[in-house]
Amino acid sequence: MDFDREIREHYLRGHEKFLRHISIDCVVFGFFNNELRVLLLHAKYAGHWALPGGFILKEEHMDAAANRILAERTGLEKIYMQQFYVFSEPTRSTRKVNQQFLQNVGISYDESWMFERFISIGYTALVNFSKVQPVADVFSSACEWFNIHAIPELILDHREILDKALESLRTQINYHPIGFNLLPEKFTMPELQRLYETILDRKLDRRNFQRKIIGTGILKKLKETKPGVRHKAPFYYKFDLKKYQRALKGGMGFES
Amino acid sequence: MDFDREIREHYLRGHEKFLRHISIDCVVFGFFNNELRVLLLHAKYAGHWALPGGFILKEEHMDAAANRILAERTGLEKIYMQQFYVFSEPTRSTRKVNQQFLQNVGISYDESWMFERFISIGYTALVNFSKVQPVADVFSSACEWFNIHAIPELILDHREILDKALESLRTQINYHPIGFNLLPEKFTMPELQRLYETILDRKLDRRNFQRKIIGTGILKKLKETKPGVRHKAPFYYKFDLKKYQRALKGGMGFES
DNA sequence: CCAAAAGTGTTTAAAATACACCCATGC
DNA sequence: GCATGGGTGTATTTTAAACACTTTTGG
Repeated sequence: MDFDREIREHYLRGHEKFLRHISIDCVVFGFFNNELRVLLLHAKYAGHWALPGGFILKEEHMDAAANRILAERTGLEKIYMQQFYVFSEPTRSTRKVNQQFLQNVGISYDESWMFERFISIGYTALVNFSKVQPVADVFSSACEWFNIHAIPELILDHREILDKALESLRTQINYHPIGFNLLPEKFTMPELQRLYETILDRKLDRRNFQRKIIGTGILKKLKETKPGVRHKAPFYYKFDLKKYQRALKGGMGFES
Repeated sequence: MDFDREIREHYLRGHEKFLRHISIDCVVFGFFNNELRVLLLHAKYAGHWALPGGFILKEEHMDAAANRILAERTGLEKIYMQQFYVFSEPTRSTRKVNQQFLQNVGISYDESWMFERFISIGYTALVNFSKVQPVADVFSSACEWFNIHAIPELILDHREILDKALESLRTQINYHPIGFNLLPEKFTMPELQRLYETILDRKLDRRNFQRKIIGTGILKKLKETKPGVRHKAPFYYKFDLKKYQRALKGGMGFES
């Protein structure tokens, strides 16, 4: 098969293109139907889900590598991404994952750079859910969104990476334009509140939340309301990006 | 010379022991005489100061590597260290630094792993100043403390790394036992306040600071006072480590 | 006795919290 | 017409900020 050839090539010659020992794993967050979700790939042969990941080209900036890796999975350019932690357990290894796989492709451990030790740089990515077209890579049979509260078993230490990413998202909420990157251009106040509640993992008071957010001046209220709801129609809002960024410099004051 | 042999060995065979393409740079903070200081090495031949750094052994955890690297520079074991950022500019390179040096040792670019591209993991370290014995390594002619406000020119992107470390220290002050690791076992309230003021880079009100810190319950006041001062003698305090750690979980509420 | 820095409390302003009723829409 | 969730304001508590005089010590 064609992808088998591509995979063999990657295992046998990848180290000519990429930096050895370093991988990138991405935790891609999206928000839809008032649920925070994460994009996962189903790793062939390994039989488990995994975070999308990849490697750094020899002359490429790490941030560029992260963007390139995700552009292929999501169809998006210029994704908002932040490195958040380096995972360096010497025992984290692609070996155990790929035993079956190895046999199929016919590569032995000492033939491939892929079975050397790797440290992995964790990146969080924030995307506009509705603009993403999930695409599996050659190592994967599927690419899907999962609710943050219903994550399946993951390979390697990917669960640990995901948990750390969530923790990082919580501390970033005061200093990074998380709402701007996760929500569509127009959104309602209750949607914004659900997003904050999901990330902070606690209920917020409607009235106090509204007052606080309005008080920061980061929103522009539109005349338009959300149609097709069977209750009072909520207004749409947009972000005032300049004021948002100004406000983030001083922190937004949401403690977890 | 003996160290020349050691250096040649490192350049020519280091990749057999260490992971290629990955280095660690440490920003070591100490506090003394009410000044926040950083430990720097004077790089031979390069003629500039540099952060202490090193590499990861092939089967070593990255945190262990960071600790090993600093143990050799400071004489301390179990140093409190945190990774804070990865620096990955493809143009950051040891090449330009070591031209002169190379000639002296007689190694050409393509002979050594040390001239390949490196990404560097930045670590902050917090140490008890008075317990450190600065020791230069084979690449360095000196190892000294510098006041954070009087940093000399540094090689490569080390100034950027240092600045980012300081920024990171500021955000960590609410969630990490920074005082505990930077101060000696016994310390006075004004010393603690200077530490906070230096890190946050702003003046704090004495009375409000004292009330806030006492209110967290993280301190034990001793009967003993600091001798030999030509004014009213301040009391010594110790940290109540259990309460300190409990308080840090919820954040200490010092905003920068 | 004087300079230098430490100890201590109260008042005021700002921010966070708690809480309840009316309104618009789809079914 | 009713169930669902959205919109809105006020009172209370908590937390942060501003501020000045007295005390101790070494020189």
